[in-house]
Amino acid sequence: MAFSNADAAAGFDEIADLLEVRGGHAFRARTYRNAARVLGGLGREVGDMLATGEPLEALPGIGADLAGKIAEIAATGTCELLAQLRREIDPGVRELLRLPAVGPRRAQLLYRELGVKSLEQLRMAAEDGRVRKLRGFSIALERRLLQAVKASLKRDRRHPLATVLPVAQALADELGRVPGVRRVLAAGSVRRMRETVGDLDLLVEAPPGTGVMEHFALSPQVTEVLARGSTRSSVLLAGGLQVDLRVVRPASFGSASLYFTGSKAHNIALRRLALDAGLKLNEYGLDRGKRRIAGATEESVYAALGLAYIEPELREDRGEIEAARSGRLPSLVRLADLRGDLHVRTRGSDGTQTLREMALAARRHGLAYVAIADRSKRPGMASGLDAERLARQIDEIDALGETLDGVTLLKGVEVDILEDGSLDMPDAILRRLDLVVGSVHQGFALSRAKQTARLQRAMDHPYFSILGHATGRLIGKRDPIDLDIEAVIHHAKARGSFIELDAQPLRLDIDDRACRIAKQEGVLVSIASDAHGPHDFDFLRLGIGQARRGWLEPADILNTRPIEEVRALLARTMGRFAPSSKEKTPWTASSSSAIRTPA
DNA sequence: GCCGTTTTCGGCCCGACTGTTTTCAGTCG
Repeated sequence: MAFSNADAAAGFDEIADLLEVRGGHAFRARTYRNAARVLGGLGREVGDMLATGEPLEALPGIGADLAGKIAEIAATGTCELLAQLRREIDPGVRELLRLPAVGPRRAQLLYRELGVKSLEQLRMAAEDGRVRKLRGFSIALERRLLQAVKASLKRDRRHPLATVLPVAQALADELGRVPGVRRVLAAGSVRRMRETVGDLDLLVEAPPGTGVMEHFALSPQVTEVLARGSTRSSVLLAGGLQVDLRVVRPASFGSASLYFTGSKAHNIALRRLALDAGLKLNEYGLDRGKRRIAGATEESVYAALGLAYIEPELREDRGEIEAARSGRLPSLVRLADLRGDLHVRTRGSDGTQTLREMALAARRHGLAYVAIADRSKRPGMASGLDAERLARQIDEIDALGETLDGVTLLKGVEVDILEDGSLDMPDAILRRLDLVVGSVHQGFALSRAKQTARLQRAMDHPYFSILGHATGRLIGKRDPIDLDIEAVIHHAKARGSFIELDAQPLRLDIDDRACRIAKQEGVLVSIASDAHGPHDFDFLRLGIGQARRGWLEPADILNTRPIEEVRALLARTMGRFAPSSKEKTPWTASSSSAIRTPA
């Protein structure tokens, strides 16, 4: 049975929820919550640690007891404590905790007093007027819960980063025009470039009494004001996005930026560090006793805590604080470091522009080279290249001249990795290219072992440069394929292949965690726009965000390198062990059989 | 349940907002 960190993390999160609802175990619950977070953010599999006998107690927040429970979950899929809690409290009660204004206390009351253990039962109880009679409840709260139940049934909790960024920009611009406002910062997970965003957090620097709260609440996009105070307000936008606004004075802008940027885990770690040093950190500043020693800038707070400045994308309590203390923080890659893009499309498949137009669009985005990698055609697909059309495109690029008005074109293709790991394009044509991107576009449901082997076999192909969007996920729409990503990246290292970070807004594939594994393994990452049109090069910004979250530096990226170096690196992936005419590898046979000749 | 330059017990991040148990618990970020 496949066991992953996520399984143990999910178990611990459920234990924490149920302990909170049961009551009287606040700190114990927090321990499980913390352990779940540690497991979720770990750059390696605890299953491997168990297999090699490495002590799990070495992990932060994991002691002997939790180590035992992880082993128990790995072996049996659950643990005795969880089973016992599930017998005591219906697991459905957890649903209630997801509602705004419902925490452990209220969930417990609803469950114990009214027997409510699902959203549907809460709806009925609220409509019957039974909820308002509970201690600490009211008619107003009952009404609010009823609304929340109805809304939660049709609303996604998290929004893709790409859809929130423009909203954040528009709101920030609007608030920036309010008289008295000096600065607006989109903080929170948007600033940390998390792939999805729960709430949008805006921080405004303004003296008291500027009327910015009134302006905010009356903004045309706002459909509901959830809370409104003098320094803090929350509203709901038409699209269902919650926006929290905080107003602070200049002297506190740095500490408030830290607080509002998060992550929560990072903040807790910083505050703990402050406590250890006899200091107190909150959103107003860093204090020693009654004396303020830092707060106007984030740098001042970090410095006073003995830390180098930590970039927002790193603030997840995944080792960045230790790195900042010992001067080992990475110098993160920036958008301007990218010199090329190794995966763009044209009208040759499902793109909208010609070769020349895409090349020039790339140049306008400051890129010096661009690889054309149209999709190969598989049965039932309307557009896509077969061998014949790919051959024509190669001739076309040659005729156009590889260097076109200061931008170099590379010849590539994005082939399908078929279920047996073979590629759907004959070697005879692949060998004429500068690079081959191989990706999974069907067969998403294979087992973990089969998917892993499939991708590893694809990388064994003599013409295979870059593994495209490895997990195939579409954020919020399609789950990633079940995959041992560590094993795949390890194999890429052994084969000399590269891994793509496809920067399409819903892909962002590989994700930040896998980026970090690639860095540890020493596998270069290709940050690719997968552009279908001239404006899609803007997606690179999203890819850079994920790469930074994965601790990547310019040297960890394939396409930060000059064209000569990239050519040389790619050349090594092309025709690595091309078979002689006598010894046919299975791949020759397999890819031949996979060729779909046009009717 | 974890953890340790105030250590093996007694802490565990900190403050705003809401509603009402009118002095603070519950929730949230």
